[in-house]
Amino acid sequence: MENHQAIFPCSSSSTSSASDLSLNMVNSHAYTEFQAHKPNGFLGLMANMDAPNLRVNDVSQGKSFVGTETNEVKSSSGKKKGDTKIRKPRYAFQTRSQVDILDDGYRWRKYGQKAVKNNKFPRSYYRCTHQGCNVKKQVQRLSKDEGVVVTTYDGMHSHPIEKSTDNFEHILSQMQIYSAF
DNA sequence: CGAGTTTGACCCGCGC
DNA sequence: GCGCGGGTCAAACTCG
Repeated sequence: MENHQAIFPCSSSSTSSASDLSLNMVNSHAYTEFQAHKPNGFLGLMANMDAPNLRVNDVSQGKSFVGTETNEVKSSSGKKKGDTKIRKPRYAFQTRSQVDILDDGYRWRKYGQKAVKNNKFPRSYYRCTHQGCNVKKQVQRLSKDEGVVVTTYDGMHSHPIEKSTDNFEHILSQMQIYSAF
């Protein structure tokens, strides 16, 4: 195992309590790095994001667009069409980790898995099981560096973390220590 | 038995 | 219009 630590280069504020954390990010044994503009690699994922510079603070402010999800397209077979397309906010970050599943304190249910092009690893699709919470995430391992897991969050949680987060809070305190650098 | 996973089918958008 | 790739559904299955 390599790094049992999480490093957030740009987190200066927005470290409050665990249940108030709007981004779910930490894994117990993960080295997390936010990549705003990599010269190569998974730019495709990052291209989904509005902000050219992805930072922790951006994410924490992301709560403001939770309301845009009212236009969630969903029907039993096929999507609604015609209505204004509203793209939900998506945030992706890399995590160096042995495990794909980052235990961020929320409960996720897997609803799909697809093989992706140019990647020998499949992409997994998860949905938050909280009632009324439509947050989704995609987890994908980089084929060029299989130690790196890319997690893409789709939407923001509007409810507190569901699990008991003893371990999580411990990690969070670690984060705060590291973010002091 | 309930909650979560697996997996093939289906749908849709987009490029050619 | 067609094919491809990405995203989602849902029935069957597994596990605690």
